[in-house]
Amino acid sequence: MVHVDMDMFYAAVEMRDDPSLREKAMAVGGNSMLSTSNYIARRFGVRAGMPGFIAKKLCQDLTIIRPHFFKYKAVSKQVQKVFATYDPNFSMMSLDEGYLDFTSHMQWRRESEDSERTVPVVWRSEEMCFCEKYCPKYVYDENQGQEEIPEKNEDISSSPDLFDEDDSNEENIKASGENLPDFCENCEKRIFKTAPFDAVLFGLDINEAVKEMRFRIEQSTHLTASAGIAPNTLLSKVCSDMNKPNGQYRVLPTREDVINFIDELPIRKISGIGKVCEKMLSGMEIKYCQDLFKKRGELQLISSDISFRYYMKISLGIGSTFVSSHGERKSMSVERTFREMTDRDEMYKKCLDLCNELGGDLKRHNLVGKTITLKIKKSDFSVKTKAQTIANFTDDYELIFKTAYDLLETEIMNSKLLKLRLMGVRMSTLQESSKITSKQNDIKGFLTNMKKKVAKRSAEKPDLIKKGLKRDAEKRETINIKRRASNNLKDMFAKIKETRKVEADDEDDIIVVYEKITDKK
Amino acid sequence: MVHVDMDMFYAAVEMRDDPSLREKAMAVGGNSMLSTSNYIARRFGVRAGMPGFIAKKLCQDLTIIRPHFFKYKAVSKQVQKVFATYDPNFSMMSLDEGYLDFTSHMQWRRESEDSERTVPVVWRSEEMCFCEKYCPKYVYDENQGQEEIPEKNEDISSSPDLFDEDDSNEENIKASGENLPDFCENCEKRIFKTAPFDAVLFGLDINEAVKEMRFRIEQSTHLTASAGIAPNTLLSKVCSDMNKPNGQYRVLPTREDVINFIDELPIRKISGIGKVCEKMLSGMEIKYCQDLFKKRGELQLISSDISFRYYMKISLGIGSTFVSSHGERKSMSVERTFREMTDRDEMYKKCLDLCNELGGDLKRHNLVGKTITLKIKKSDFSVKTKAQTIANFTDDYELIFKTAYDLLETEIMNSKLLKLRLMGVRMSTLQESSKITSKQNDIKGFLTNMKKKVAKRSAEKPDLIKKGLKRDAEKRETINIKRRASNNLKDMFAKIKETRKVEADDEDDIIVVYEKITDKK
DNA sequence: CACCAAATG
DNA sequence: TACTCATTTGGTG
DNA sequence: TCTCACACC
DNA sequence: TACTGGTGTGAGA
Ligand SMILES: Nc1ncnc2c1ncn2[C@H]1C[C@H](O)[C@@H](COP(=O)(O)OP(=O)(O)OP(=O)(O)O)O1
Ligand SMILES: Nc1ncnc2c1ncn2[C@H]1C[C@H](O)[C@@H](COP(=O)(O)OP(=O)(O)OP(=O)(O)O)O1
Ligand SMILES: [Mg+2]
Ligand SMILES: [Mg+2]
Ligand SMILES: [Mg+2]
Ligand SMILES: [Mg+2]
Repeated sequence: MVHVDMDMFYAAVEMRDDPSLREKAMAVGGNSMLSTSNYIARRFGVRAGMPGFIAKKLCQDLTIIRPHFFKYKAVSKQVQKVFATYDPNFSMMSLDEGYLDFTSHMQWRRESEDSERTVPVVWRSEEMCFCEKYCPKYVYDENQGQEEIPEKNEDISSSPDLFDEDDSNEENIKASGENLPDFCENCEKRIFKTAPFDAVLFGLDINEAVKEMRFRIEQSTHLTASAGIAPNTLLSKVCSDMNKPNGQYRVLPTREDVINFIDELPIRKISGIGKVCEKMLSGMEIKYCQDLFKKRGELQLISSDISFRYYMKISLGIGSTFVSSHGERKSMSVERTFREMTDRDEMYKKCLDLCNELGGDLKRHNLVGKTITLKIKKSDFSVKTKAQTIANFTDDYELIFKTAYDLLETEIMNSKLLKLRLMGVRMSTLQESSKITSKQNDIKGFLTNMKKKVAKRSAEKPDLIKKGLKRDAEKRETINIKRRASNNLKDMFAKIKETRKVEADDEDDIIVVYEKITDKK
Repeated sequence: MVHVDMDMFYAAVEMRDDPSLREKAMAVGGNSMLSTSNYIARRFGVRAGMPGFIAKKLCQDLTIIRPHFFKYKAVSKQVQKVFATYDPNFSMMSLDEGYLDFTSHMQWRRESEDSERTVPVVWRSEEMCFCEKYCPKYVYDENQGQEEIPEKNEDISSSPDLFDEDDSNEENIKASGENLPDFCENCEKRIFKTAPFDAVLFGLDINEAVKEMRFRIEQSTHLTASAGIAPNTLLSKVCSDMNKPNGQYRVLPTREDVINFIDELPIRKISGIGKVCEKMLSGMEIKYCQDLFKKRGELQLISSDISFRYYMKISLGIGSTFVSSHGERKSMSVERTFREMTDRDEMYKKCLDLCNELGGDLKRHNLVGKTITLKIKKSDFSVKTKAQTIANFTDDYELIFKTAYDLLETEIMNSKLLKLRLMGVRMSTLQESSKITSKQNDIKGFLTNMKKKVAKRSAEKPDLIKKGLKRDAEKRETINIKRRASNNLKDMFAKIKETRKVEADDEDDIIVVYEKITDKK
């Protein structure tokens, strides 16, 4: 199982597209909130989820760039194209990361020709030598990496250490057939040790395969990715972070290696263990994954069944061994933060806008839904959601608003003076809109239309066959006798033990049962 | 515990108010459906819940009277007035029946004077003598029994056997101080053997007390009631039917008597065991209450926990020993049957009418609710309900209709040609309307009003104290650590056994747990 | 919570 | 010709 | 079903 | 000045 995650994704894209940013501390987002930062900024403590103005206190020279989502989506598609060549069933977890199952690729790879593992070089990191002496056939194909990015791309960008020491590829050295120096005596940059010099040959094992994939990604996007290779998703996710940026890490599929890796791993590294959970667990002396197993008694006591299983799986390094393709989407939402709002009508207007947006999104995705959730965040940052499931699937903003309005209304009326900082509307219980026949979803039209139509009562008398006085005899006979008799087999078997016991002492002592049953209403 | 139930209630009222009905087979209801019948009609098999036109086949001479609910309600209030003098906490189960706890009354009764157990005679059944010879002081007080019935009452009616042989009251004979004949030699009717002749003296025991109460009811309403006296509600309910009409029955509060009574009692007599349940149980050889206990093994196997307890209580004659005062109402509904309906708009109109009715009912009862249920019965008598819980409590018919409309719409759209015979609307999740502040429940008004108001954004900047860069440190610190740690004690104790076991073999064999946990996603 | 079947008066 | 109406409860998903 | 808190990107 | 927006999930009622 391989997990791939782009390095400082948004930031990397912005740095790629604006070379002046590359040597600066920078972050992507706004003055209020940052989505990510580059590694220079991270040294100052600037992180995703941090307000920009606070980040600037930590890092005076921080440059903040507004995000360009269309670019990230485009890059993501390029990345996915590469993913697909290694595992057509890859599963994207977000724009910048995904899981791949390399097993079938590795089978193919074992039988592959060198040429099939040779990737042409169409773009070179600035750290690599491409003096004519060592790289006579350098070609830059402008279209190759850019076909899906709908914007000018004026330059090339850096990739720090694609071929660092640990990963140095013996196959390539062999393939080169020459004993070249590591660095160019001219430009002092690293020399490609492959032959032909306009391509890189990768080896047979999975490390090589993953390096090859990452190289392809870099060739295509001019951005670097890191990867984790492990026996399951849980571990590979952690691994992809181990050698960030632009690195990879492998946990071998042996119990030895898994245990060594997991035992000392801080629980917080595991995806799903967040701040709160970490704190709770640290309160019971659990800091590393092995602690989860050591304390399994206490854990089982205080945890739900699901959580306990989850903890145990972590402590044993167990995770999914297959990529579960993302099911259908379960919800779609829009929310917005704004300056403090107290005016009711302004709120309703905002609500309407959100419903409008949401309705558009739904239509665009050919989805309809039944459950509308209104979300509000008060000025004190407290959050409330109020949901309502309506009878009919819809993507119509008027219908959505009809419901959201009611929800908002009750919120407004339940508090003296409502001070809002955010409002959101979500649609869930989704279905593809294709099948739905929502005809007339319009009350007002009906109500005015009513008076005319109702008058003309078409007193048609269709095929009313006399069935006379059946009912009790006929109908109730065929009624399903469900009540007070559970068909549930599970229940049945659960009860058998208890029952047998009761059956044993049959009917000798009424009093016992009399009191056992008692009056519990 | 005493259960009192008026005899053939609606029918008795109608017979009282129209003497010509008294010797006829009659029923109350319509050609489509009867609510009850008198005892003459019952001899022909005419029962409540039977269509009138079928009843007429069984009984050619059946007279069907339309019901007069206001009368029944008025009579019920009179009855309740009597009830209250024996148990102020009496609990009405319907217009014509209720439970009373006589314990405190019996305490009082033990110390009471004869005069306190003497009920003046203001109305006399036709079967009693009121010749001047034996009843010189007869007075008919027109107002006494009628104060709450808002309709002319032109006559007096019959009460078959209030003083039949078994119940004949020795106290009265003693109190009379004379040796009177049983019947009047003049009119041949039974003579009141009390002195003074315009009152009846009742004895000290509970049978007498209940007779007294029933006599008071008859004096007040000119209608007779039957009663059951038993150690609990379950039994007294059955008892009140044993000597119907105008009789009473007692099960003594001894285990002997209870067991004798219950053992041979057909289960169907128990309130709660209906047709279907009877059939199901008869399928496993259960016909009498004692069978429930004999077959408790099988019963536990196939029944839910609740049902099983219920059965066991029946088999042992256990019931509530106190009158639980009716909690608040849980739902309110309107439904109507009509000639087959296929026109959509007509359906919507019907729906609107029902919502209107329901809204009125709610307001009249000062109730608001959140859950609207649409009920439809198709021409094939199949029933569907569709419910929706809205965000705001309401009693407004427009708001109710807004929801009911949607529900109806989906039903209409989900079937090619909907043929309806009934529609109903129900409101549940009720609350007293006093507290609710439902101000502006009006979308249309808002929408038109919107454009003006939204423009003027009042950009007030209130007391925004700088709190700077807290959040993660301050806020999240005080978060409740609920997730993945269940506080539920039941859960905890349930798990302790299992846990201890796991704890015992501590951490010697990872594999066992490894496989025990496995991959169950 | 939504839905249905059963039960009662 | 024609098979009610109001309300609660339990079971299931 | 509704609501909340938590988690991740 | 200023603390996101989109999505999923587990628990509890
Ligand atoms: N808290 C957040 N709010 C909004 N967007 C975020 C947030 N965290 C991450 N993102 C966006 C921006 C990131 O570039 C992108 C991918 O996230 P992620 O892979 O976790 O970090 P990253 O790619 O920026 O750095 P890294 O090199 O650590 O992977 O998702
Ligand atoms: N199936 C029904 N549908 C509508 N109304 C009913 C139905 N059953 C009973 N009622 C009404 C009419 C009854 O007079 C009243 C009281 O019911 P109930 O006490 O069971 O019968 P009853 O009082 O008519 O005769 P009884 O003498 O057996 O008590 O409730
Ligand atoms: Mg990343
Ligand atoms: Mg990522
Ligand atoms: Mg009755
Ligand atoms: Mg009754």
